[in-house]
Amino acid sequence: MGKGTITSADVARLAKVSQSAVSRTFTPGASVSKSTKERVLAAAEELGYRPNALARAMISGQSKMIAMMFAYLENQFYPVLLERLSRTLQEKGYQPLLFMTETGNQDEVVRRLLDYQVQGLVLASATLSSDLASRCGELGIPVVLLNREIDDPVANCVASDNFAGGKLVAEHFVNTGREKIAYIAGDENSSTNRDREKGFLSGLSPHGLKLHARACGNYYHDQAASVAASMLGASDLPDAIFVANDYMAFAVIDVIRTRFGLRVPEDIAVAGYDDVPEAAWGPYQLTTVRQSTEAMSENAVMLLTEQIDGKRVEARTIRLPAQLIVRTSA
Amino acid sequence: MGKGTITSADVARLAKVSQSAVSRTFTPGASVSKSTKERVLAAAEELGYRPNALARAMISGQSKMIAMMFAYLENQFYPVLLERLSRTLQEKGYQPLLFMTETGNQDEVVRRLLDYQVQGLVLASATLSSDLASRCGELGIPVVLLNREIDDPVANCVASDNFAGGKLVAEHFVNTGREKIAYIAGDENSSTNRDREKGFLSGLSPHGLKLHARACGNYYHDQAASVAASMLGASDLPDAIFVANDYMAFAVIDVIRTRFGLRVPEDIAVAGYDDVPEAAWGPYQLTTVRQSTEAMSENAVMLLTEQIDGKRVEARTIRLPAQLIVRTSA
DNA sequence: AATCTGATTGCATACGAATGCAAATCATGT
DNA sequence: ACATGATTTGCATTCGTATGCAATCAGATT
Repeated sequence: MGKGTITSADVARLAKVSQSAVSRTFTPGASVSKSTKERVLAAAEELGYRPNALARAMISGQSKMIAMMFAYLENQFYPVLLERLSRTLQEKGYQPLLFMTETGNQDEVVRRLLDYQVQGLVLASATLSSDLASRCGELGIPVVLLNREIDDPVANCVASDNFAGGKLVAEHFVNTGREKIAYIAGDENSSTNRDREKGFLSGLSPHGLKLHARACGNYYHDQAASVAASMLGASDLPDAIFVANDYMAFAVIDVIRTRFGLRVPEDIAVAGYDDVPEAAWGPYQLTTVRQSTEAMSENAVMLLTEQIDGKRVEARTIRLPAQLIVRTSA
Repeated sequence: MGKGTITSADVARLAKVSQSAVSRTFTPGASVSKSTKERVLAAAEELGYRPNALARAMISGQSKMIAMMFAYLENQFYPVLLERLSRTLQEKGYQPLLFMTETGNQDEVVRRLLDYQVQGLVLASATLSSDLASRCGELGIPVVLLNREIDDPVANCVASDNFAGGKLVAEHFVNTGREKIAYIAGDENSSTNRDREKGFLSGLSPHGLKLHARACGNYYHDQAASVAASMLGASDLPDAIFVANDYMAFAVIDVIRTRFGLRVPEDIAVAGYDDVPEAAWGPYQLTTVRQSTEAMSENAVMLLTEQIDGKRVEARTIRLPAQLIVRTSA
């Protein structure tokens, strides 16, 4: 590297101790007397020495690196989650590596991730292929799926209680007198969409209600706009729409107002899911279901570290409570 | 690690060659005959071997890791930039490490970053302390400031031509007949704010115009909303506001409409800076200055790799062209 | 003072791959 | 068949740190 790489041997020489002593000084819980520790720390300070994390990782087998895999960051929920997750990892002494995937390059990404000897993997996009998780799990590296559930025995999952969340929305629609209720789905293969929809339907059925209309926006802003436009082009309009996430809900609201000149919530109520910061903004005031990114991150990291530290082998699924945030869009 | 760590020695044994041969097979440009290479690759495939990037980094001094430092991801420009930057780094064979900083922990973050032997550093938030960049530069690791300029001789910079961008906005306001023109600033210590404002003023002055009002929102959504409210509470209202970035501009538009019942652009024109995806959304239709995250990322990575590969030592500043995107908000 | 116990210390080795060097192999020309 | 040069190969060492082991030391006990 740079000309001046300071090694533990340099510090040892200056402090007149062995290299082992230096190493032990920087290894919590190792056997060093107070006096040598002080000498070493003084010498280290003087030379500006810090242990090389890579060498340390090699010998100890503890790279302290965790991979975070995301597919896209345009949906505002993911940046917020990413930020929280990174901070949580850092606080616990881990270093986050970021891997952005595309549908085509997932194999390549997994390979690279293994190259770097990461100690754990957080898969954080509802649309990521799930056998990817299995493969890593089988290779012995702890995996946690964030905001997604699968019943693979090797994968930990952390998600909000999407079923309960969907149900809350349904009940809110019913309680506020809506009757022609529609759903705009996210990716049909995702557990989030499946559970939110199931919960939603289960909240409608006790009142004898069924979906008045249904379409799929695949969790994309543009697709949501386009299917919403089709839905509103029909003769019999819904009076409420539950959209599978906030990001699409914004598109739906825009279409309702701009393309059809209708009012939210007077003509059509709209609810979303996630409670991204933008949901509280002026023109949207979106009623939605809050997922705490903080709780999700904390729990994900906890599951990982428990497995890394060998406290637990079997995978767990944690379902966090969902909270309905009522604003003016519904 | 996991029980089954496959090493180059294992592959060597199976392929009946030396460990060196295995290493050379995976080192582009090394001296290996075609036949041994094939044998090695076959053996590697059979065992599922991949070179340990950490060991490789240690001996070669090439960790192939680049640190990306961000302060916050709520301003939608940063996630987009982060995503592009990560992808560009990956494509060029580098692995991005993400460091989220807070004002308090920047020293700590720099230390950790050095621990991991990163080969370069991208500093990507206008509000990050600039001596941080200097310190890293002095330690011999290439640094590039993204979306920010300083005149430190060790730091590369990549930014859009903020001066030109600000000027474009001013000219657009003037050309559309605005006369009482206000500015809402971002962080006063940031180069982006300084240059955008200078450019803006330089676009006004030839027409005998000066700022009708000015306030500072520090690049925060909430602060922008609150200073906009004060500005609009005055008796003599502006008829156009240039807001230093889109993220704040959204807040300003919301305040104009919701709190004061005024129309955009009829009563007050609003322009932003960045062209984040949300700028194109229905209720905003924000006129703004586009910064190409793609061009910024490409150039940042280019500057870094040039220095890493030793092709260049002195730091450079790249200023990318700014493009005015006219929508309906101004 | 002699012995024992527990805490410190240094030595030597290991982690996994890259690389300078010299030996071995190959291809080529005579 | 032999000499020459060009490749290919393996050996041994290296990167910077952690750690088992044996040696040393300090302190307590009799």
